[in-house]
Amino acid sequence: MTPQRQRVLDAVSALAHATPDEVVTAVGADGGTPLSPSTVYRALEALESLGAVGHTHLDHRAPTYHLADHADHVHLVCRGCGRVDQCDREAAAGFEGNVLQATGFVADVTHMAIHGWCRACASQR
Amino acid sequence: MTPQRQRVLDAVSALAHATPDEVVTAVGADGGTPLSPSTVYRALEALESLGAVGHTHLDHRAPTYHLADHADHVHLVCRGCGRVDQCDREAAAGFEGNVLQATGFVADVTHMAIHGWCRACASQR
DNA sequence: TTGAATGCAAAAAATTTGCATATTG
DNA sequence: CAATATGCAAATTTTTTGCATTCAA
Repeated sequence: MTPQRQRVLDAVSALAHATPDEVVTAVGADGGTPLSPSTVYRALEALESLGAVGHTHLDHRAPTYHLADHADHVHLVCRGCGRVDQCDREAAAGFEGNVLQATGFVADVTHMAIHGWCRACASQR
Repeated sequence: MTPQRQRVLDAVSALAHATPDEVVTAVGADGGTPLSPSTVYRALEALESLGAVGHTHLDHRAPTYHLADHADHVHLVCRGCGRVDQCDREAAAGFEGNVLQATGFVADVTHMAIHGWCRACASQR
C-alpha cells in the first residue's frame, strides 16, 4: 500500500461513489501533490483486485468506485433528473431466484444500476 | 426516412443487438457507400426518438441498439465468458414491484444489463 | 426555397500504454 | 538488488461538433 494508493482509497471513501475522473480531482484537492490520471486508474485497479474497493456502472460512461463494504444495495438512476437512489438488495432476491431458476444465471444486481423514473419524475409523467 | 436511415435501421434489424460502431461497420459492408460515423450516430438518435429503435447498455462501453419491438427482455451478461443471455421481463416483475413500493422508483430492468455468472461459468467456481 | 440531413475533418473526452525514474521490501 | 509503482507524454478509442454541401417537401 503506497501513499498514493492510500490517498486514492481515502478519496473513494470520502466520495462514497466516484468515477476515476472524480477521484483524480478529489485527490488533487486533498492538499498533496496531484496524482497523474494513470496512477489513479492503476491504483483503483489494484485496490479492486485487493478487494478493498468495487465498482458499479451507473451509466454507460461511468464506472463508480466505492469501498468494498458498501456494495450491498441496488442503484436506481433516474432518467428524468439523474438522481441516484438506492434500494436494499433484498428487494431483488426474488428476481435473482427467478433468473437462476429460468436460466441458471447467477445474477448480481448490484453491479449495474437499474434505470427508470424516480417518484417525483414518475408522477410528472 | 432517408435512405441512410433506412440502411441504419436495416443493419440494426439484421444485427439484433449492435453498438454504433458495429452499425457503422455493417452498413459499410452492405454493398452501398459507407456512411460516416456521425451520420450513423445521428441516425440512431433520430430513429430512437421516432420510437423505431431503443438501446440497452450491456457494459460500460457499449450502448447496443435494437428494434423497438425487441425490447421486452432482460439482458444477462456473464462476467466469466462475456456471453449475453436473456430472460423474460416477467422474471423481474416482483422486483420492480418491490422497488416501487419501497422507494417510489419506477424501474425499467431492460435498460441496463444485469451482470453475473452464466450456468457454465458459475459451476466452475 | 427553406429547413433538415449528410460527409468530412477536426475537436473532445476518457482511457491506456511506453518508458524512464523513483520507490518499496 | 529485484520487483513494483509512479509520472509524464503520447497514442487509442469512442463520440461529438462545425460547417459547407446536398437532398427533400
